[in-house]
Amino acid sequence: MAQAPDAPALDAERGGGTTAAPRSGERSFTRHTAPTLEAVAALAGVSRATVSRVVNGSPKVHPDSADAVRKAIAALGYVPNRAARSLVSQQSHAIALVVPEDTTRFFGDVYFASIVAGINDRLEQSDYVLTLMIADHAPQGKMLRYLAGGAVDGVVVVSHHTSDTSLTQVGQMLPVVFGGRSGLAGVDCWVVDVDNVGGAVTATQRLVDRGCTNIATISGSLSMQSALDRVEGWRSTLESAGLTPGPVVDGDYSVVGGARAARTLLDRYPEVDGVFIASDLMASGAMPVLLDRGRRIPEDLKIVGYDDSPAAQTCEVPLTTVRQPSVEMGREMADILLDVLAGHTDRERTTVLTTRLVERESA
Amino acid sequence: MAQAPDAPALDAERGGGTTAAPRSGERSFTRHTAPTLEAVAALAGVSRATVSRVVNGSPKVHPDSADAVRKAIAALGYVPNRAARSLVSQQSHAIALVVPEDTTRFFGDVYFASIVAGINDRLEQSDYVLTLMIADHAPQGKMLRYLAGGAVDGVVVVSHHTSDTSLTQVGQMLPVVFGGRSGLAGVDCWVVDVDNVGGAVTATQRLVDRGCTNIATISGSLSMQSALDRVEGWRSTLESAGLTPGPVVDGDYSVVGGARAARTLLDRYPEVDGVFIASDLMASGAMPVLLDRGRRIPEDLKIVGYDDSPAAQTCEVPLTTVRQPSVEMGREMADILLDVLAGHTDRERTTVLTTRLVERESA
DNA sequence: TTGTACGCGTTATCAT
DNA sequence: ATGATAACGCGTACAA
Repeated sequence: MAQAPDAPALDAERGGGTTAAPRSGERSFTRHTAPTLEAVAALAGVSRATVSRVVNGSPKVHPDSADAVRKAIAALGYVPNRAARSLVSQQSHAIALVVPEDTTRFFGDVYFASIVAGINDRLEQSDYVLTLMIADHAPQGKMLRYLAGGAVDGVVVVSHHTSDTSLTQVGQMLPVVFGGRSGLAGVDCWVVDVDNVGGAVTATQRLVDRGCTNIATISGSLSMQSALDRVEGWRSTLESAGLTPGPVVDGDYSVVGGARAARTLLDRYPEVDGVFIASDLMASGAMPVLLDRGRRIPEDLKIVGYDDSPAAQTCEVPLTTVRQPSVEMGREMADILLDVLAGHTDRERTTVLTTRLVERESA
Repeated sequence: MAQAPDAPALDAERGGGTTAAPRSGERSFTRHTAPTLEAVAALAGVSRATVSRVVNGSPKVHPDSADAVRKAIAALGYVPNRAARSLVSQQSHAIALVVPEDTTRFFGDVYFASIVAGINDRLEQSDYVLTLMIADHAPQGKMLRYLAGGAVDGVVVVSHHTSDTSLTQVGQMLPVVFGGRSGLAGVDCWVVDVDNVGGAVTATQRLVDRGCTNIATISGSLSMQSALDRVEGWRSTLESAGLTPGPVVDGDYSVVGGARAARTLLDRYPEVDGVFIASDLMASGAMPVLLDRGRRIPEDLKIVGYDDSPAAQTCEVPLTTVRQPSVEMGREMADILLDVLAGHTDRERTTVLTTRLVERESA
């Protein structure tokens, strides 16, 4: 079933004569000239059924007919109509990436970018396509209707806040793979997550090992499970080290949030000598503030970030940080979804990816 | 092209009966339970046609029937089937974003991110959805078939290299809006571009005004029209200033390319005292090298970047740069495409957005 | 205002 | 191996 190596000639100039002509010199993009199975069948001198068979690689067709059909397909530049196929097969061969997040946030964070890259990477080896749905509000109206309308066969959700309940509706009609722990109880879905707790433990332990004793954390938005998990890892590490946890300041997973949090932190806890900042983005916002207030890094204050994003390297002081396998995560999510769509619903419901400490100068 | 491992889901394993039962306790996601127009009609006690009318907001329906229908829709949770609707209307209400670019490059560059954000922003106010197609190779095989299969009503292409000719085929069957001058002759399409020449002029003039006399440029990949235009703007400015243009070094629009270009530049043209670097990303790669080799910025060497990306602010020396209205560009492209799809094919074929100099410390 | 009937392009089930 | 033919779910002239 090898596909013809060269791209099909997709000429649209087929004098149909049957229908309306382009108006007033302007080109018309109506696709009513696209060749159909019927046309191919006619040209090849066979029935639609036979054409359909060779298109779908059925083994039971005479080589001669198959050949004639292939010729006709090439000559006409025939391409199966997606809608028609989808209508009867009940499959769209498309999956949606749902991002319940502010647009600028989504595009400003390489964490998301990497995930999409991973998803895209896996999808490229399939014949599925990706539909992007970004909305800071919970799925509703247009988006929900879209997902429910059979336009996609499955959904990948990344970074949804734990409070989004509308996603549970989606989970009931389509297979859903969450990136990051869902935090939603009773939702039938798959989850791929990085070991946030473990990552935070690694980061915090680094601070402890370096001799810090007054350790605080700048956390992500506490409405996200990942933020909660990282705080948890931070706290548990300190406790088992016999240290009293410093304050937890919400930095909202953003640059400005990080800067703000740094100010708050310094005011509330001037004796701080170590900070676990739950994202490099926040760290890049916090560091200037810290430096500005006279803290030398790492001499006076040690910092460990999270993500190993480009920002970690362009900081004034290169950031020691926790590397997440984001691309791998995206790839894994897509892989699971594709597998489920292929009928292998017995895939492990939860996949946890591990993190790794990247040692630089800030701690 | 490599055959997809799980390509055509020729899944003949569709359970024997009409309603394949979920196997071994696993949930089944088959959508055969989704209510149809028929069901709604039955419940509302009207015909399918009437239901269709209220769904599509036809004015000619009796309030009573309309009400009954709406109730039925709500009760059943009816959502129009996308494929069926698309099949008859010949419209998919989806547009594709085609990015003939390396995945990591696409996601690592905020320029692209901003464009997507803009597109998304405009689309949110319509009922169109966005399909993402990223592939470092020219559209072919899967992608071309997808576009030709009626799955989308229009296409937005960003950053295609000028040599991609396969895109012309797309332009023949679907309305296409290019981001960045296409450079393709004879292609019937719309183009939204930033004034690259003008932006480069602004940047270079800044260097001239600051007293630089040995001005070089680190350009983007010369297979891209934008890179060519920026070189052009740089050169013309120098000429009208009576200066002899320094070398043009290709930095490939990437961080490492910028670093490499900086080394080459210093070797070939040590007297350089001003550089127009055609993207902040390249500048962020070049600056460490420049600093490393003992050049003080801006004392010894002045730099002007391009994009005003986050990297411009996190550089060792904050970058004076040229701001592109990227988000606006995406929004405009989407707006044009939507307009064309609505039948207004008389939209201006070329839209040029202007740039603005952001003054910081590097020049 | 409402309903009937046909067609959109494919796939799948029958016969042949 | 091949060809009619019936769905698939919806929009819409046309008729009532």
